[in-house]
Amino acid sequence: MRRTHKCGLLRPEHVGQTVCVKGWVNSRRDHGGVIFLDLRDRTGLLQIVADPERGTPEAHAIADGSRAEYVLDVVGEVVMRGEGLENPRIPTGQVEIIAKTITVLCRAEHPPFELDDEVIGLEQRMRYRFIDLRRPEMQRNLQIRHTAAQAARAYLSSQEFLEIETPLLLKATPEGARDFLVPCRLVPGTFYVLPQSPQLMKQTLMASGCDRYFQLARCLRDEDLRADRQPEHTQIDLEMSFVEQDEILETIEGLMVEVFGSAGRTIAGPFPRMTYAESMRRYGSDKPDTRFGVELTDISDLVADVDFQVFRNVIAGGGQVKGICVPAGGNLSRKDLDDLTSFVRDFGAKGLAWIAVEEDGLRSVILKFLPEAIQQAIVERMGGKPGDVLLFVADKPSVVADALGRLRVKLGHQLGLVDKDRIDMLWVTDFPLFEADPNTGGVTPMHHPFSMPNPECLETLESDPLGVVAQLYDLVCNGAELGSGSIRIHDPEIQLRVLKVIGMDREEAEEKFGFLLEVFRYGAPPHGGVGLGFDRIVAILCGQEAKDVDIREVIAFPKTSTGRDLMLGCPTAIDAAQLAEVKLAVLPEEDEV
RNA sequence: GGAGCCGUAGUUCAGUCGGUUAGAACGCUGGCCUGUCAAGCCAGAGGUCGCGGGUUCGAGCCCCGUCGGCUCCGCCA
Repeated sequence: MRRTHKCGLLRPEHVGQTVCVKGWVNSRRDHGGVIFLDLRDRTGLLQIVADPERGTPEAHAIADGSRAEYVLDVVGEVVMRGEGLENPRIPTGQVEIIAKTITVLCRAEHPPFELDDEVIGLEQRMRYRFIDLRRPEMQRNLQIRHTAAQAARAYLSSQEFLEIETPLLLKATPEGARDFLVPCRLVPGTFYVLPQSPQLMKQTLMASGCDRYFQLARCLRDEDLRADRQPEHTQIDLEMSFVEQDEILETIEGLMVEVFGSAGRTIAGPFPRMTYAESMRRYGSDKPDTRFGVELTDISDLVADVDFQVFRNVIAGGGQVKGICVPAGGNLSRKDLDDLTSFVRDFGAKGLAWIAVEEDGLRSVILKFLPEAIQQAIVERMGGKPGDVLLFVADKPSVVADALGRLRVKLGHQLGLVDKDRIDMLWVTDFPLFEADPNTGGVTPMHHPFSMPNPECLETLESDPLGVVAQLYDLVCNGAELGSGSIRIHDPEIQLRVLKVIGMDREEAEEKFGFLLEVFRYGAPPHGGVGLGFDRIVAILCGQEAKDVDIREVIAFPKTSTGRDLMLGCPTAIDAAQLAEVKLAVLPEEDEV
């Protein structure tokens, strides 16, 4: 019989109907005379009653032999449950099915874990992902992902974007992440690479007159994994022609309002904007969590001449001293402070100085190096109140920012300063185009080499590359980067100059990016866009804390931290014949070099 | 490339100072039970302590290696 209803949708209004439902046995409760089955499908649970008297002996016999995760076809009558027998915990709890016929559609081995367990090992879940995905939480996550994707498509379509697919087999270009390689059988010894992002293809589409493009694009990078990083992830990738930065940001704000709204999370544009320089100064990060204060305070000028060698020498050497005021940080134990010190060492800080503000004065081992007036000035500038602890890092600016920025976030969560219900969207703008490359001594693009420098920086592009600010912006949410974009270069001469600055002469640029330069030479519109991390967005929509996003929870079939798929059991070796077809040989594992 | 945590029953875990027969909960199997809904009661089965080596009279426990999972740094334009 054809399915007439989904399990989770039956209600008192269906009472009296004979229905056919199909699904998995979620649980079975055998009372000897009567057996209750909870039947589960995507919509939820429904109680099936197998009663040899009210139903049929045959149905009761099948129910008796059924086990967890058997797939059943149940035909029966919808009835109201008796007085006091309702189950308010499930939406179908007012009704039940008196089974007339039960058919086993598929038997099932005992599942390796119970679906309603609170704690299931990640390894088990990945190994048996097909069972893990049956759990309501995972079904919900996939539903939220789908709805968010639909919202994005609907909004962008309404804004006259075209969804266009771009190739998965691409040309290798330098820079960026390590590529996944795909051998080309037809031209042995040559390779395609899988896209790290559709960046160059979407810029090409702008030159092709598509005006507005978007794609839910899979992006592949052969780099080490993290909880928030998989070898393949999905971006809402979009690009717009004949626009300036403001129009792009407004469009993305509209998109995010719709996408977050699709999951019932109300946000409103316009989002606040902050320059990169301000963000680094106040938060020590280019992705600040603005849900709480504890901003960084510079006290370099106050301690430049004090007897404390650590501070004085750092400042004399061109460094700085900054601190954060930790509210009620006085509760931090000695061990806590040791842990925090060890924490900041991971990010290059040599130590962590502290001053406790107490009712009857200050307490710190460094007070003896600081004149009283300086002590007071520091406390005053940092807004220290009794009970607070002031924490300081002295180092070069990049280390100070990184160490204190991360410390701030850690403490913000540890001390419960973060309002987890808030969604703070923020634009960070005016990123530098380049950053120093300690490996080569030269410079390297902060994002990618296709972003347009601010007009006033064009003159100093070659003379002061590190000072060049670009029309580059990140979308930040609760301290997590959701996306990154820019106005692109569409002038081949400017593109060549930027490539030159990162060490690529004209010949090399033509070889590596010749097609892009050619695209520009035949007439490209001013354009720009963004790539938004769809997995991260969905994770936040599913209620994850931005700091601890685990995108494996919103990806149907994720990889482990070493890039393995435990369900498929890949990657695997490839047999010789298959390798021979693409003229490849695997080198033996050696302990060389 | 580096650092750390973990690996014991089907699952989640406990396992004292290195000491006799490795435990619990849930699940599973069988029995009882006509209103449960994480059903209940009774009984039972279930272990290469990831793998390999070493130390020791004796190793789940200590050491070395290895495999796997997780986290972080580097990396990820």
